[in-house]
Amino acid sequence: MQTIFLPENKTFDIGQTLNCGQVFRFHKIENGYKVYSLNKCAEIVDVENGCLLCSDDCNYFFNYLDFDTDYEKIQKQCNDGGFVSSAIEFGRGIHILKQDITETIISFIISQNNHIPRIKMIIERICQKLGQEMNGYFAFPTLEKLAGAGEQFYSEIGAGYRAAYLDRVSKYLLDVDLEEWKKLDTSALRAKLMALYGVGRKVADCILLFGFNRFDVFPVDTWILKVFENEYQGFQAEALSKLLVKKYGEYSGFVQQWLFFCKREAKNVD
DNA sequence: ATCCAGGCAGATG
DNA sequence: CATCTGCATGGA
Repeated sequence: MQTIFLPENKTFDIGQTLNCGQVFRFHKIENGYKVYSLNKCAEIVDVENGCLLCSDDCNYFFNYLDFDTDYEKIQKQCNDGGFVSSAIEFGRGIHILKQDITETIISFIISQNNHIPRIKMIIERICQKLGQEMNGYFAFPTLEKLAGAGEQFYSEIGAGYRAAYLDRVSKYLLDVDLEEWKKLDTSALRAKLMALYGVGRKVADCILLFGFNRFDVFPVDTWILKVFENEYQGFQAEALSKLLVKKYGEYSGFVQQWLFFCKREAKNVD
């Protein structure tokens, strides 16, 4: 077990980063959070003048938590003196995580038309039943395990109508070279993702943003629709997403996260 | 109890 | 092209 001290940083807050809807495998502990990614886990605990990162693989989580990006610069570029600025002020500590692509694809297929607590529960059951047992938790399963489980398995753990999606996509991904997909531009990559059974525009955009770290995407869900229901009345999710990408360009993903967090946090206190 | 949740596929105008 | 409907499950 290693420990790294991360000095206080106005543009990083572990609670905000985990609660802005981009990740599902984490839980609160005293003074911080425990977070899981693939077959690794870490504790991030607030201390005086910063926080401690404790893990068997600190390098992995240092990268995962995206400490190399200059968020202060991004936030400055995005200030509009209006509601985006307010959202930035509220969610100043959000980092966009560098998550595993397969884990992101599976997680966001489960996310559709679902409540966040239930999404977490379904993913946790998948890990418990198919993932390797680690020291005190279960790893996210390998693609081979996911593909071998069968539709019936996904039904039994409560995935509902998404069971067929999970079965078919996990089998399909066995023959996909994600390293090749990484080379594609955003719209070509979105087309690849939307060709997956159960992946539409919104889920594809989440995978692009959270898995492939493409920031020229603006996932529009029910919360974002609420944010813009007055400004852009009557827009469908996909049309609104395209409009917002035009407006916010290469910063779309960041703006989306600040607005989502702000809107959702106003109602929910986790 | 009814509505809804980080929507999507398939069918129908 | 746009709009409509069914979908599994459980929390609010």
